[in-house]
Amino acid sequence: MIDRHILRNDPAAVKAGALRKGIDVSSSLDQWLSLDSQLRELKTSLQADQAEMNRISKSIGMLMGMGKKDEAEEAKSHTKVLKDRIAEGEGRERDLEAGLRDLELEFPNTPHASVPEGLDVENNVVVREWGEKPVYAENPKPHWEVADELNLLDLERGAKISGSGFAVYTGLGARLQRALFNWMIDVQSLEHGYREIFPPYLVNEASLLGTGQLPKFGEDLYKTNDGLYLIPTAEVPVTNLYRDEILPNEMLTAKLAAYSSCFRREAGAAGKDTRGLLRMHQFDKVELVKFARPEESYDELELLVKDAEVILQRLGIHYRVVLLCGGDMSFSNAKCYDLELWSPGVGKYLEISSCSNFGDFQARRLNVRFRRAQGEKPEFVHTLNGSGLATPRLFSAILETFQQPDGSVLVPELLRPYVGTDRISR
RNA sequence: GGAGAGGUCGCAUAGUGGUCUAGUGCGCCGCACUCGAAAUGCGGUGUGGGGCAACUCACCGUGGGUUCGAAUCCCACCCUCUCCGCCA
Repeated sequence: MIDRHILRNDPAAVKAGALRKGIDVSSSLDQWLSLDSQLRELKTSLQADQAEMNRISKSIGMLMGMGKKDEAEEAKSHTKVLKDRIAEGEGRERDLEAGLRDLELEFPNTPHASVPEGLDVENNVVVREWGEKPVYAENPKPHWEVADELNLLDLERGAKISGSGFAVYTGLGARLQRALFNWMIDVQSLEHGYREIFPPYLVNEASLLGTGQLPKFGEDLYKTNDGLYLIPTAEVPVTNLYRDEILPNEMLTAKLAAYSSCFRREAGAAGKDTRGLLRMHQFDKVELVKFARPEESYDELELLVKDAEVILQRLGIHYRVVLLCGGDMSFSNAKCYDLELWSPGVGKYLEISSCSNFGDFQARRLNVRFRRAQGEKPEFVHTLNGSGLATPRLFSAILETFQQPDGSVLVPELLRPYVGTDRISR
Protein backbone atom coordinates (compact mmCIF):
# COMPACT_ATOMS: atom_id res chain seq x y z
CA MET A 1 0.00 0.00 0.00
CA ILE A 2 1.06 3.52 -0.70
CA ASP A 3 1.37 6.11 2.06
CA ARG A 4 -1.81 8.15 2.39
CA HIS A 5 0.20 11.34 2.73
CA ILE A 6 1.81 10.67 -0.62
CA LEU A 7 -1.54 9.89 -2.25
CA ARG A 8 -2.90 13.12 -0.83
CA ASN A 9 0.05 15.42 -1.43
CA ASP A 10 1.61 14.05 -4.60
CA PRO A 11 -1.00 12.10 -6.57
CA ALA A 12 0.79 12.96 -9.81
CA ALA A 13 3.83 10.92 -8.74
CA VAL A 14 1.63 7.94 -7.91
CA LYS A 15 -0.09 8.22 -11.26
CA ALA A 16 3.21 8.44 -13.14
CA GLY A 17 4.67 5.50 -11.21
CA ALA A 18 1.69 3.31 -12.05
CA LEU A 19 1.96 4.26 -15.72
CA ARG A 20 5.55 2.99 -15.76
CA LYS A 21 4.03 -0.39 -14.91
CA GLY A 22 1.38 0.06 -17.58
CA ILE A 23 -1.43 0.70 -15.11
CA ASP A 24 -3.71 3.71 -15.32
CA VAL A 25 -4.96 4.72 -11.89
CA SER A 26 -6.15 8.24 -12.64
CA SER A 27 -9.86 7.65 -12.17
CA SER A 28 -9.54 5.57 -9.00
CA LEU A 29 -7.06 8.08 -7.66
CA ASP A 30 -9.48 10.96 -8.23
CA GLN A 31 -12.13 8.93 -6.49
CA TRP A 32 -9.75 8.29 -3.61
CA LEU A 33 -8.97 11.98 -3.22
CA SER A 34 -12.64 12.81 -3.05
CA LEU A 35 -13.39 10.12 -0.45
CA ASP A 36 -10.37 11.19 1.54
CA SER A 37 -11.49 14.78 1.84
CA GLN A 38 -15.01 13.63 2.69
CA LEU A 39 -13.62 11.42 5.43
CA ARG A 40 -11.52 14.14 6.99
CA GLU A 41 -14.41 16.55 6.97
CA LEU A 42 -16.61 13.92 8.57
CA LYS A 43 -14.06 13.12 11.24
CA THR A 44 -13.77 16.69 12.36
CA SER A 45 -17.49 17.04 13.00
CA LEU A 46 -17.90 13.50 14.32
CA GLN A 47 -15.17 14.04 16.87
CA ALA A 48 -16.81 17.23 18.08
CA ASP A 49 -20.02 15.26 18.66
CA GLN A 50 -18.15 12.50 20.44
CA ALA A 51 -16.40 15.01 22.68
CA GLU A 52 -19.75 16.57 23.54
CA MET A 53 -21.22 13.16 24.30
CA ASN A 54 -18.30 12.30 26.56
CA ARG A 55 -18.81 15.55 28.43
CA ILE A 56 -22.50 14.87 29.00
CA SER A 57 -21.93 11.30 30.09
CA LYS A 58 -19.33 12.42 32.54
CA SER A 59 -21.64 15.03 34.01
CA ILE A 60 -24.42 12.44 34.36
CA GLY A 61 -21.98 10.30 36.29
CA MET A 62 -21.17 13.19 38.59
CA LEU A 63 -24.85 14.07 39.12
CA MET A 64 -25.61 10.43 39.96
CA GLY A 65 -22.73 10.45 42.38
CA MET A 66 -24.17 13.49 44.14
CA GLY A 67 -27.60 11.90 44.25
CA LYS A 68 -29.20 14.42 41.89
CA LYS A 69 -31.28 11.84 40.07
CA ASP A 70 -33.72 14.26 38.46
CA GLU A 71 -31.02 16.38 36.91
CA ALA A 72 -29.32 13.27 35.61
CA GLU A 73 -32.53 12.07 33.95
CA GLU A 74 -32.93 15.55 32.49
CA ALA A 75 -29.45 15.37 30.97
CA LYS A 76 -30.11 11.90 29.59
CA SER A 77 -33.06 13.10 27.59
CA HIS A 78 -30.82 15.48 25.66
CA THR A 79 -28.50 12.77 24.39
CA LYS A 80 -30.86 11.07 21.93
CA VAL A 81 -30.24 13.35 18.95
CA LEU A 82 -26.51 13.39 19.56
CA LYS A 83 -26.37 9.63 19.90
CA ASP A 84 -28.19 9.08 16.60
CA ARG A 85 -25.94 11.53 14.82
CA ILE A 86 -22.83 9.81 16.16
CA ALA A 87 -24.11 6.37 15.13
CA GLU A 88 -24.79 7.65 11.65
CA GLY A 89 -21.40 9.35 11.46
CA GLU A 90 -19.64 6.19 12.57
CA GLY A 91 -21.45 4.22 9.90
CA ARG A 92 -20.38 6.66 7.23
CA GLU A 93 -16.85 6.67 8.59
CA ARG A 94 -16.69 2.89 8.25
CA ASP A 95 -18.01 3.04 4.70
CA LEU A 96 -15.54 5.71 3.68
CA GLU A 97 -12.63 3.84 5.25
CA ALA A 98 -13.63 0.67 3.43
CA GLY A 99 -13.93 2.56 0.17
CA LEU A 100 -10.51 4.11 0.62
CA ARG A 101 -8.92 0.78 1.45
CA ASP A 102 -10.47 -0.91 -1.58
CA LEU A 103 -9.08 1.82 -3.81
CA GLU A 104 -5.68 1.71 -2.15
CA LEU A 105 -5.38 -1.96 -3.06
CA GLU A 106 -5.48 -0.90 -6.72
CA PHE A 107 -2.47 1.40 -6.56
CA PRO A 108 0.75 -0.41 -7.48
CA ASN A 109 4.06 0.38 -5.86
CA THR A 110 6.02 3.13 -7.58
CA PRO A 111 9.12 1.82 -9.40
CA HIS A 112 12.47 3.08 -8.14
CA ALA A 113 14.25 5.72 -10.22
CA SER A 114 16.84 3.14 -11.37
CA VAL A 115 14.21 0.87 -12.96
CA PRO A 116 14.35 0.92 -16.77
CA GLU A 117 11.42 2.33 -18.72
CA GLY A 118 9.36 0.01 -20.88
CA LEU A 119 6.39 -2.30 -20.77
CA ASP A 120 7.60 -5.69 -21.95
CA VAL A 121 10.44 -8.15 -21.67
CA GLU A 122 12.46 -6.59 -24.49
CA ASN A 123 12.97 -3.58 -22.26
CA ASN A 124 14.55 -5.59 -19.47
CA VAL A 125 18.26 -4.96 -19.09
CA VAL A 126 20.85 -7.72 -18.78
CA VAL A 127 23.17 -6.21 -16.20
CA ARG A 128 25.75 -9.02 -16.15
CA GLU A 129 26.45 -12.57 -17.21
CA TRP A 130 28.51 -15.21 -15.48
CA GLY A 131 30.21 -18.12 -17.19
CA GLU A 132 29.48 -19.29 -20.70
CA LYS A 133 27.13 -21.65 -22.45
CA PRO A 134 28.77 -25.05 -22.29
CA VAL A 135 29.57 -26.76 -25.61
CA TYR A 136 28.55 -30.36 -26.30
CA ALA A 137 29.61 -32.85 -28.96
CA GLU A 138 25.98 -33.85 -29.53
CA ASN A 139 22.78 -32.03 -28.79
CA PRO A 140 22.40 -32.01 -25.03
CA LYS A 141 19.35 -33.84 -23.74
CA PRO A 142 16.65 -32.16 -21.72
CA HIS A 143 16.66 -33.05 -18.02
CA TRP A 144 13.56 -35.25 -18.20
CA GLU A 145 15.42 -37.58 -20.56
CA VAL A 146 18.60 -37.56 -18.52
CA ALA A 147 16.62 -38.20 -15.34
CA ASP A 148 14.61 -40.97 -16.94
CA GLU A 149 17.69 -42.85 -18.13
CA LEU A 150 19.30 -42.62 -14.69
CA ASN A 151 16.10 -43.34 -12.75
CA LEU A 152 16.25 -40.09 -10.81
CA LEU A 153 12.66 -38.98 -11.28
CA ASP A 154 9.32 -40.75 -11.53
CA LEU A 155 6.87 -38.31 -13.02
CA GLU A 156 4.35 -40.99 -14.07
CA ARG A 157 3.93 -42.35 -10.56
CA GLY A 158 3.95 -38.78 -9.22
CA ALA A 159 0.93 -38.18 -11.43
CA LYS A 160 -0.66 -41.40 -10.24
CA ILE A 161 -0.39 -40.73 -6.53
CA SER A 162 -0.98 -36.97 -6.63
CA GLY A 163 -1.63 -35.63 -10.11
CA SER A 164 0.31 -33.83 -12.80
CA GLY A 165 2.74 -31.31 -11.43
CA PHE A 166 3.99 -33.58 -8.66
CA ALA A 167 7.38 -35.22 -9.01
CA VAL A 168 8.74 -38.22 -7.17
CA TYR A 169 12.50 -38.01 -6.75
CA THR A 170 13.98 -41.47 -6.53
CA GLY A 171 17.31 -42.95 -5.44
CA LEU A 172 20.24 -40.67 -6.17
CA GLY A 173 17.74 -38.16 -7.56
CA ALA A 174 16.20 -37.88 -4.11
CA ARG A 175 19.63 -37.62 -2.58
CA LEU A 176 20.80 -34.94 -5.02
CA GLN A 177 17.65 -32.97 -4.31
CA ARG A 178 18.22 -33.18 -0.57
CA ALA A 179 21.91 -32.34 -1.07
CA LEU A 180 20.98 -29.17 -2.89
CA PHE A 181 18.74 -27.64 -0.31
CA ASN A 182 20.94 -28.77 2.56
CA TRP A 183 23.95 -27.15 0.97
CA MET A 184 22.11 -23.97 -0.03
CA ILE A 185 20.69 -23.29 3.42
CA ASP A 186 24.17 -23.91 4.84
CA VAL A 187 25.72 -21.34 2.51
CA GLN A 188 23.12 -18.69 3.29
CA SER A 189 23.04 -19.24 7.05
CA LEU A 190 26.63 -20.21 7.88
CA GLU A 191 28.49 -18.10 5.32
CA HIS A 192 26.22 -15.19 4.47
CA GLY A 193 24.92 -14.56 7.97
CA TYR A 194 21.22 -15.20 7.46
CA ARG A 195 19.33 -16.47 10.48
CA GLU A 196 17.92 -19.87 9.63
CA ILE A 197 14.17 -20.24 9.90
CA PHE A 198 12.11 -23.38 9.49
CA PRO A 199 8.55 -22.09 9.12
CA PRO A 200 5.08 -23.63 9.26
CA TYR A 201 3.77 -24.73 5.87
CA LEU A 202 0.19 -23.78 6.71
CA VAL A 203 -0.63 -20.16 7.37
CA ASN A 204 -3.75 -18.18 8.18
CA GLU A 205 -5.52 -15.63 6.04
CA ALA A 206 -4.05 -12.64 7.83
CA SER A 207 -0.54 -13.68 6.82
CA LEU A 208 -1.50 -13.97 3.15
CA LEU A 209 -3.18 -10.58 3.29
CA GLY A 210 0.02 -9.18 4.77
CA THR A 211 2.25 -10.32 1.93
CA GLY A 212 -0.40 -9.63 -0.72
CA GLN A 213 -1.31 -13.11 -2.03
CA LEU A 214 -4.81 -12.34 -0.78
CA PRO A 215 -7.30 -10.99 -1.55
CA LYS A 216 -6.37 -10.96 -5.25
CA PHE A 217 -4.60 -14.25 -5.90
CA GLY A 218 -6.50 -16.77 -3.81
CA GLU A 219 -7.00 -18.94 -6.90
CA ASP A 220 -3.31 -19.81 -6.90
CA LEU A 221 -3.39 -21.20 -3.36
CA TYR A 222 -4.30 -24.54 -1.82
CA LYS A 223 -6.79 -24.04 0.98
CA THR A 224 -7.57 -26.50 3.76
CA ASN A 225 -10.87 -27.30 5.48
CA ASP A 226 -9.72 -25.33 8.52
CA GLY A 227 -9.34 -22.10 6.59
CA LEU A 228 -5.55 -22.41 6.53
CA TYR A 229 -3.54 -22.22 3.32
CA LEU A 230 -0.46 -24.09 2.12
CA ILE A 231 2.36 -21.60 1.66
CA PRO A 232 3.23 -20.73 -1.96
CA THR A 233 6.67 -19.60 -0.73
CA ALA A 234 8.47 -19.27 2.60
CA GLU A 235 8.28 -15.52 2.01
CA VAL A 236 4.79 -15.65 3.51
CA PRO A 237 5.52 -17.11 6.97
CA VAL A 238 8.94 -15.47 7.23
CA THR A 239 7.91 -11.95 6.23
CA ASN A 240 4.93 -12.23 8.57
CA LEU A 241 7.13 -13.10 11.55
CA TYR A 242 7.25 -9.46 12.59
CA ARG A 243 3.78 -8.40 11.46
CA ASP A 244 2.35 -5.71 13.76
CA GLU A 245 5.66 -5.26 15.55
CA ILE A 246 8.07 -2.41 16.14
CA LEU A 247 11.64 -3.64 15.74
CA PRO A 248 14.61 -2.21 17.63
CA ASN A 249 17.02 -0.29 15.42
CA GLU A 250 19.96 -2.59 16.12
CA MET A 251 18.03 -5.54 14.72
CA LEU A 252 18.30 -4.09 11.19
CA THR A 253 19.24 -5.18 8.64
CA ALA A 254 17.54 -8.44 9.68
CA LYS A 255 18.49 -11.28 7.33
CA LEU A 256 16.47 -14.48 7.39
CA ALA A 257 16.79 -17.62 5.29
CA ALA A 258 14.24 -20.41 5.20
CA TYR A 259 14.14 -23.71 3.42
CA SER A 260 10.59 -24.88 2.72
CA SER A 261 8.44 -26.79 0.33
CA CYS A 262 6.13 -24.51 -1.66
CA PHE A 263 2.67 -25.24 -3.01
CA ARG A 264 1.03 -23.49 -5.95
CA ARG A 265 -2.12 -24.28 -7.88
CA GLU A 266 -1.20 -21.99 -10.78
CA ALA A 267 -4.45 -22.93 -12.46
CA GLY A 268 -3.88 -21.43 -15.87
CA ALA A 269 -0.19 -22.20 -16.25
CA ALA A 270 -0.25 -25.18 -18.60
CA GLY A 271 1.44 -24.81 -21.96
CA LYS A 272 4.61 -22.90 -21.25
CA ASP A 273 7.74 -24.29 -19.62
CA THR A 274 5.73 -27.15 -18.25
CA ARG A 275 7.76 -30.20 -19.22
CA GLY A 276 9.75 -32.12 -16.70
CA LEU A 277 10.41 -30.16 -13.53
CA LEU A 278 9.93 -26.69 -14.92
CA ARG A 279 6.58 -25.96 -13.31
CA MET A 280 5.42 -27.94 -10.32
CA HIS A 281 2.52 -27.71 -7.87
CA GLN A 282 4.97 -28.62 -5.13
CA PHE A 283 8.62 -27.65 -5.10
CA ASP A 284 11.41 -26.77 -2.72
CA LYS A 285 13.17 -23.51 -2.20
CA VAL A 286 15.52 -21.60 0.04
CA GLU A 287 14.09 -18.14 0.47
CA LEU A 288 16.01 -15.06 1.58
CA VAL A 289 14.17 -12.27 3.39
CA LYS A 290 15.46 -8.95 4.67
CA PHE A 291 14.05 -6.16 6.80
CA ALA A 292 16.10 -3.03 6.17
CA ARG A 293 16.29 0.65 7.00
CA PRO A 294 14.91 2.68 4.08
CA GLU A 295 18.22 4.38 3.29
CA GLU A 296 20.00 1.02 3.11
CA SER A 297 17.50 -1.14 1.28
CA TYR A 298 18.77 -0.67 -2.27
CA ASP A 299 22.32 -1.57 -1.24
CA GLU A 300 20.87 -4.57 0.57
CA LEU A 301 19.09 -5.59 -2.64
CA GLU A 302 22.42 -5.69 -4.51
CA LEU A 303 23.88 -7.84 -1.73
CA LEU A 304 20.86 -10.13 -1.76
CA VAL A 305 21.28 -10.75 -5.49
CA LYS A 306 24.95 -11.57 -4.97
CA ASP A 307 24.07 -14.02 -2.18
CA ALA A 308 21.80 -15.86 -4.60
CA GLU A 309 24.35 -15.75 -7.42
CA VAL A 310 26.99 -17.46 -5.30
CA ILE A 311 25.00 -20.68 -5.48
CA LEU A 312 25.13 -20.78 -9.28
CA GLN A 313 28.77 -19.70 -9.41
CA ARG A 314 29.92 -22.44 -7.08
CA LEU A 315 27.97 -25.04 -8.99
CA GLY A 316 29.47 -23.71 -12.21
CA ILE A 317 26.19 -23.01 -13.96
CA HIS A 318 26.04 -20.25 -16.55
CA TYR A 319 23.51 -17.50 -15.80
CA ARG A 320 22.67 -13.87 -16.31
CA VAL A 321 21.22 -11.15 -14.12
CA VAL A 322 18.32 -9.19 -15.55
CA LEU A 323 16.99 -5.90 -14.23
CA LEU A 324 13.27 -5.85 -14.93
CA CYS A 325 11.66 -2.87 -16.61
CA GLY A 326 8.60 -1.21 -15.08
CA GLY A 327 6.08 -3.14 -17.11
CA ASP A 328 7.54 -6.56 -16.30
CA MET A 329 7.64 -5.97 -12.55
CA SER A 330 5.04 -7.22 -10.15
CA PHE A 331 2.45 -5.03 -8.51
CA SER A 332 4.18 -4.50 -5.19
CA ASN A 333 7.77 -4.31 -6.42
CA ALA A 334 9.88 -1.19 -6.33
CA LYS A 335 12.86 -2.85 -8.01
CA CYS A 336 13.47 -6.39 -9.14
CA TYR A 337 16.34 -8.48 -10.51
CA ASP A 338 15.76 -11.89 -12.06
CA LEU A 339 18.45 -14.54 -12.13
CA GLU A 340 18.17 -16.66 -15.27
CA LEU A 341 20.21 -19.80 -15.59
CA TRP A 342 21.11 -21.41 -18.88
CA SER A 343 19.33 -24.68 -19.53
CA PRO A 344 21.32 -26.48 -22.28
CA GLY A 345 18.72 -29.21 -22.81
CA VAL A 346 15.79 -26.83 -23.11
CA GLY A 347 17.95 -24.30 -24.93
CA LYS A 348 16.70 -21.32 -22.97
CA TYR A 349 17.48 -19.04 -20.09
CA LEU A 350 15.08 -19.94 -17.27
CA GLU A 351 14.13 -17.77 -14.34
CA ILE A 352 15.51 -19.29 -11.14
CA SER A 353 15.29 -16.39 -8.75
CA SER A 354 13.49 -13.09 -8.40
CA CYS A 355 15.11 -10.67 -5.99
CA SER A 356 12.91 -7.76 -5.04
CA ASN A 357 12.85 -4.65 -2.94
CA PHE A 358 9.31 -3.74 -1.96
CA GLY A 359 10.27 -0.51 -0.25
CA ASP A 360 7.75 0.24 2.49
CA PHE A 361 4.84 -0.98 0.33
CA GLN A 362 4.61 -4.42 1.90
CA ALA A 363 5.66 -3.24 5.37
CA ARG A 364 2.74 -0.83 5.44
CA ARG A 365 0.36 -3.71 4.80
CA LEU A 366 2.14 -5.94 7.30
CA ASN A 367 2.57 -3.08 9.76
CA VAL A 368 6.25 -3.80 10.40
CA ARG A 369 8.05 -0.77 11.78
CA PHE A 370 11.29 0.10 13.52
CA ARG A 371 12.42 2.82 15.88
CA ARG A 372 15.71 4.61 15.28
CA ALA A 373 16.10 5.68 18.89
CA GLN A 374 14.11 5.87 22.04
CA GLY A 375 11.49 8.59 21.86
CA GLU A 376 11.49 8.67 18.05
CA LYS A 377 8.42 7.87 16.02
CA PRO A 378 8.28 4.38 14.54
CA GLU A 379 8.95 4.22 10.78
CA PHE A 380 8.08 1.51 8.30
CA VAL A 381 10.91 -0.83 7.37
CA HIS A 382 11.72 -1.82 3.81
CA THR A 383 11.20 -5.48 2.99
CA LEU A 384 13.17 -7.51 0.46
CA ASN A 385 13.16 -11.09 -0.65
CA GLY A 386 14.53 -13.44 -3.24
CA SER A 387 15.01 -17.12 -3.82
CA GLY A 388 18.38 -18.49 -3.06
CA LEU A 389 17.44 -20.75 -4.88
CA ALA A 390 14.61 -23.03 -6.01
CA THR A 391 15.60 -26.67 -6.40
CA PRO A 392 13.64 -28.09 -9.35
CA ARG A 393 15.22 -25.84 -11.92
CA LEU A 394 18.56 -26.12 -10.22
CA PHE A 395 18.24 -29.89 -10.20
CA SER A 396 17.35 -29.91 -13.88
CA ALA A 397 20.14 -27.46 -14.76
CA ILE A 398 22.69 -29.71 -13.05
CA LEU A 399 21.51 -32.74 -15.01
CA GLU A 400 21.60 -30.84 -18.26
CA THR A 401 24.81 -28.91 -17.72
CA PHE A 402 26.90 -31.77 -16.41
CA GLN A 403 25.60 -34.60 -18.58
CA GLN A 404 28.33 -36.70 -20.17
CA PRO A 405 28.47 -38.41 -23.59
CA ASP A 406 28.03 -41.79 -21.88
CA GLY A 407 24.75 -40.66 -20.33
CA SER A 408 26.11 -40.18 -16.80
CA VAL A 409 26.07 -36.91 -14.86
CA LEU A 410 29.10 -35.48 -13.06
CA VAL A 411 28.21 -34.23 -9.60
CA PRO A 412 29.58 -30.71 -8.92
CA GLU A 413 32.52 -31.06 -6.60
CA LEU A 414 31.13 -29.31 -3.57
CA LEU A 415 27.98 -31.46 -3.61
CA ARG A 416 29.91 -34.72 -3.56
CA PRO A 417 30.09 -35.02 0.23
CA TYR A 418 26.33 -34.47 0.36
CA VAL A 419 25.49 -36.82 -2.50
CA GLY A 420 28.09 -39.42 -1.60
CA THR A 421 29.39 -39.96 -5.15
CA ASP A 422 31.17 -37.98 -7.86
CA ARG A 423 29.19 -39.36 -10.74
CA ILE A 424 25.65 -40.53 -11.25
CA SER A 425 25.48 -43.33 -13.80
CA ARG A 426 23.36 -46.31 -14.71
C1' G B 1 -11.30 -33.67 21.00
C1' G B 2 -13.24 -32.98 26.60
C1' A B 3 -13.05 -29.99 31.37
C1' G B 4 -11.28 -25.66 33.80
C1' A B 5 -8.54 -20.87 34.15
C1' G B 6 -7.02 -16.62 31.72
C1' G B 7 -5.81 -12.56 27.73
C1' U B 8 -5.11 -4.82 30.74
C1' C B 9 0.02 0.89 28.61
C1' G B 10 8.00 -2.74 27.40
C1' C B 11 7.54 -6.54 31.78
C1' A B 12 4.67 -7.74 36.32
C1' U B 13 0.16 -6.71 38.45
C1' A B 14 -4.66 -3.72 40.21
C1' G B 15 -9.16 -2.50 38.32
C1' U B 16 -16.49 -6.38 38.05
C1' G B 17 -20.84 -0.13 35.09
C1' G B 18 -19.53 6.57 36.28
C1' U B 19 -13.55 11.76 38.96
C1' C B 20 -10.26 5.21 34.73
C1' U B 21 -8.38 11.15 29.99
C1' A B 22 -6.58 2.84 33.32
C1' G B 23 -3.68 2.78 39.40
C1' U B 24 0.91 0.60 41.43
C1' G B 25 5.83 -1.77 41.05
C1' C B 26 9.96 -2.78 37.77
C1' G B 27 12.43 -1.02 33.49
C1' C B 28 13.65 3.36 30.59
C1' C B 29 14.46 9.00 29.95
C1' G B 30 15.14 13.92 32.23
C1' C B 31 16.08 16.87 36.54
C1' A B 32 17.74 17.42 41.77
C1' C B 33 21.26 15.68 45.51
C1' U B 34 26.85 13.86 44.59
C1' C B 35 33.79 14.96 42.99
C1' G B 36 31.46 10.74 40.39
C1' A B 37 28.22 6.70 41.20
C1' A B 38 24.69 3.95 44.09
C1' A B 39 20.59 4.98 47.01
C1' U B 40 16.78 8.64 47.35
C1' G B 41 13.32 12.46 45.65
C1' C B 42 10.55 14.98 41.66
C1' G B 43 8.77 14.86 36.69
C1' G B 44 8.14 12.17 32.24
C1' U B 45 7.63 7.58 29.56
C1' G B 46 2.08 3.50 24.22
C1' U B 47 -0.09 3.36 19.01
C1' G B 48 -2.89 5.48 15.17
C1' G B 49 -5.85 9.58 13.50
C1' G B 50 -8.41 14.71 12.94
C1' G B 51 -7.28 20.03 13.66
C1' C B 52 -3.22 26.10 11.69
C1' A B 53 -3.54 25.74 16.86
C1' A B 54 -5.64 25.33 21.66
C1' C B 55 -7.29 20.81 21.64
C1' U B 56 -9.62 16.38 20.46
C1' C B 57 -11.06 11.16 18.89
C1' A B 58 -10.21 5.89 18.80
C1' C B 59 -7.67 1.67 20.87
C1' C B 60 -7.71 -2.76 27.72
C1' G B 61 -7.14 -10.35 22.46
C1' U B 62 -10.81 -9.67 17.79
C1' G B 63 -15.76 -8.58 16.10
C1' G B 64 -20.77 -7.54 17.43
C1' G B 65 -24.51 -6.05 21.31
C1' U B 66 -26.82 -3.60 25.95
C1' U B 67 -26.31 1.55 28.24
C1' C B 68 -26.50 8.56 28.76
C1' G B 69 -21.78 5.98 30.04
C1' A B 70 -18.21 -0.55 29.14
C1' A B 71 -11.52 -2.75 30.75
C1' U B 72 -15.88 -4.00 33.73
C1' C B 73 -22.34 -6.78 31.60
C1' C B 74 -24.19 -10.10 27.16
C1' C B 75 -23.07 -13.01 22.39
C1' A B 76 -19.59 -15.07 18.84
C1' C B 77 -14.68 -15.98 17.53
C1' C B 78 -9.14 -16.18 18.22
C1' C B 79 -5.09 -17.22 21.33
C1' U B 80 -2.45 -18.86 25.92
C1' C B 81 -2.04 -21.94 30.32
C1' U B 82 -3.48 -26.40 33.51
C1' C B 83 -5.62 -31.31 33.68
C1' C B 84 -7.68 -35.54 30.78
C1' G B 85 -7.88 -38.32 26.13
C1' C B 86 -5.27 -39.35 21.48
C1' C B 87 -0.72 -39.23 18.91
C1' A B 88 4.80 -38.50 15.47
